[in-house]
Amino acid sequence: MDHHLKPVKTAPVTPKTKRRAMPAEDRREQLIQATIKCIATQGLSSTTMAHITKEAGLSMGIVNLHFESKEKLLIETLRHVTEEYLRGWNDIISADTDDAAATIKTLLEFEFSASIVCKEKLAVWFAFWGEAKSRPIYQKICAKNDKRTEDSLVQLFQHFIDSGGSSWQHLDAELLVSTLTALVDGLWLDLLLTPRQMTRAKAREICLNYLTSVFGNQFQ
Amino acid sequence: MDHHLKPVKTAPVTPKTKRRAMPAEDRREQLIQATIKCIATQGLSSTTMAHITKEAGLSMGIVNLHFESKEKLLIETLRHVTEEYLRGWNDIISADTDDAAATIKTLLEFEFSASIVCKEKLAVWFAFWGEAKSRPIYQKICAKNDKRTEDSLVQLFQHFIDSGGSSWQHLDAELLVSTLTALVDGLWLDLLLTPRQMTRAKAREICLNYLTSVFGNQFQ
Amino acid sequence: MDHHLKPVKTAPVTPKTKRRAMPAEDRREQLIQATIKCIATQGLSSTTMAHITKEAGLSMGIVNLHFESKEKLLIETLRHVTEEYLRGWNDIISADTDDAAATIKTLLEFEFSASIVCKEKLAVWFAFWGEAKSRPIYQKICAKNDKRTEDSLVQLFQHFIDSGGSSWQHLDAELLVSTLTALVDGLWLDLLLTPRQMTRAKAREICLNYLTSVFGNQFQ
Amino acid sequence: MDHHLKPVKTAPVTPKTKRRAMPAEDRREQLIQATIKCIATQGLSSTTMAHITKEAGLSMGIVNLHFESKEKLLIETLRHVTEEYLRGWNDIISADTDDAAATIKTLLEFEFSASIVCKEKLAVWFAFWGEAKSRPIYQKICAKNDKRTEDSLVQLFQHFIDSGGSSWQHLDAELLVSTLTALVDGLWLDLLLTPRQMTRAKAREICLNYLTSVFGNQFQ
DNA sequence: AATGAATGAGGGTTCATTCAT
DNA sequence: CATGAATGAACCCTCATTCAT
Repeated sequence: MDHHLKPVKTAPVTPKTKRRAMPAEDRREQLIQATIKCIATQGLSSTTMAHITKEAGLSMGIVNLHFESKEKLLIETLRHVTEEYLRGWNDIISADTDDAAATIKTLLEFEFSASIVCKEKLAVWFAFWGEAKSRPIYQKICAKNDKRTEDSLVQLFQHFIDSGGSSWQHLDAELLVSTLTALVDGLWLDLLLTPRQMTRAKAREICLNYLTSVFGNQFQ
Repeated sequence: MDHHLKPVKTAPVTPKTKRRAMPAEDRREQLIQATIKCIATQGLSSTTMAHITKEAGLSMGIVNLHFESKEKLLIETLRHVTEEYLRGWNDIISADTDDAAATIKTLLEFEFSASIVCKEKLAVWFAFWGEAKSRPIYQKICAKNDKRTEDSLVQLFQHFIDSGGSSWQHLDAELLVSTLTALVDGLWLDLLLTPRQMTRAKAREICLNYLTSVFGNQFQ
Repeated sequence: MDHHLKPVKTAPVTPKTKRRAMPAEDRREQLIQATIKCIATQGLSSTTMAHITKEAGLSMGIVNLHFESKEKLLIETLRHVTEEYLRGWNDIISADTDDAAATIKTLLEFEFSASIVCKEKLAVWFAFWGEAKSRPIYQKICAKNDKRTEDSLVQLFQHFIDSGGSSWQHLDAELLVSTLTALVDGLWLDLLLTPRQMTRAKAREICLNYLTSVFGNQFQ
Repeated sequence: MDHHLKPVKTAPVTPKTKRRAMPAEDRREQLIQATIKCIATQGLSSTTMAHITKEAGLSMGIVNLHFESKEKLLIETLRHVTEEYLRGWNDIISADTDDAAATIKTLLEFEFSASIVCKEKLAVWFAFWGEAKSRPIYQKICAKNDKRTEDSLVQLFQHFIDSGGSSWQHLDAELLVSTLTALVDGLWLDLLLTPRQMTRAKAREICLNYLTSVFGNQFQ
């Protein structure tokens, strides 16, 4: 169940060489990418095995061969997107720096970067969120994700508050993080539902503006 | 209009249950409520006609009698929830008062009131949002709703800013509203996905806290 | 293309019977034959997908796999019977001979041959004729057929008339053909409706008798 | 089960007077007329109870009240058309005359009269013939009809032959009648399927032309 | 490992029939 | 008698899954 990032195959590829490092893993990746594309294009409920395999340029039976069932493929797709997000996040958090403000800004850049909030990924997020209420497994995958990012973000803000002297000591890091997290989620929703009115740049600006209203010009 | 070839039905029908005619509008309402419950319980994609009609205690054919198709029932259900929300909102906005701050506070109360963010309604919102990307009709119903509320909220905030003298004149009402709207949406998502960690009271507090960080203690 | 909301199918499928892949064209032929049999046995309006596939010894989904819809299968069935008829007719017409009388006699043999007016084919013809009035596509398929056969038959009779010297010059080939064609159709109807009283041999005799009343003993 | 001809009601009629001679019989007639219209307009297989009752301007339940079932209504409709035809036929046959030729001509007039071969009646005939093979009851009603007319027609022709002296004694009245009957049926089919090319006048001409080829100018 | 024709349970929809009004 | 809202069996069609090739 290793999900390290690999060169993505989107076109039908038919390698003829016998010794392939991880052909099975490549197929899985290929199918997950096709699934993401289908969900983004036609919605979760209209995404069929036939669509997915056609998009991947493969045969119908391949999914059950590599994922056992459609349900498992969907779960792996959600997990894939989730872990990709988490990995990017962790790369930023774990970067060795003492400048909390800079890290926070970098995180915001990341949250609204093209690779994360591209319409395909967004569509996947919301498709699964829409079903999460009635599918505990989806909820679990998303929640675990949230929990981890939120915890590290609280630490980060606490560092920042502590570094600011007495002026911010009255601030509640957890409250701030809850607010910022909700704000980001809400902006993602806007990016998905009304892409004409909400852009990634504007979303970032709104977040920075919020931080400014709390911390002053530290984030400009 | 339909010219598909249909077999002659000769089988006798012997319903065993009692039937009682009801005003069409009542039946529609009854079916919409059953639909909401089903979506909340099992998710949009698992909601079948059989489930809905069983939930309503009626027979399978009734939906097509009153809504023509499942798709139309779903649309009407979304519209129902949307309009119920909009009606509550308008009642508050159009209440005759000069106290913009009070109106804003009332709106926040409303946004997180039990009747609006009960888990059933939330599930419906997000279920449809998850499909909105690939179903223009859903997007349209939701977008129309957003546009109207946002416009009146901007006016409201502008009034409030203007009433506050020079201290807030630098504030951008539209930016504020975009932020607050996104915040509310994000908090709704939290209420749906992690009801254990996010409560309606906490959500309201987060919003007020945000307003406080912008306007100071005007909303406490 | 289809955007109806569909529930996720999670139920496992465990087919109990053996399956054997066949060339698509063979399957189509097999299904068309089953359709003909069903129409003959139970009538067009009682012919269901379940009946057809059971008759063919196949599963329900196979029709939509090979014909897209029931309607298309029915159309192809009509076309099949029609073209089979037309092919036989053309074989006779295009056979290299100058003896128009012999060709006409051969055509009559053909019109009432067992392979054409077997009760199954007749049932198919009349089943579709009965629906033709309200289904332009059926009418079109039948009409095209009629037009072609009628034209070549007129030519044939004209040759025959011309070859007979002055005695038949007053005859109207088109009128003759209209008469003969209607006669054949009417006899087919008798063969279908009252097979006890009308036989293929008798039908042929009636036609020859008609030709005799026009041309004298040329056809005996 | 009296089927005497009555003033036909085609528009929704709501009599307010209490004492009606045969209101039930009127309703039956009204429904049968609506059924004929529906079959002619949309074909037998697309004719639903809802269509019929709407066409009649009555309520859905009325058919089962007066005919017990749809099937019975269809049978009565076929019987109605059949008996109307038979009645017209008998009126001609039983008219007191010794001029067989004149009677035969009158019968041909009748066979292609507007009231008999109007497209609505034709559609009904062929609709039922198309189903006759698999519905013995339809076949029975049609066959009974045929039998009766055929017998009296044979007698008629026999009279005519006998009246002609020795020149026609070699003619077989039964064969003639079989031919003429089939011819008429075939022409009806043409009138139904290709009304553009076949007219009532032309059909009559074809029949007369046939009789001429047998009997010479006796029918001109 | 890969294919895709075949399967069949389950979906939405239709419509003859019923029965409370 | 008459109505038409309600019923539910049976229809056609979809699509996740299987397995002979």
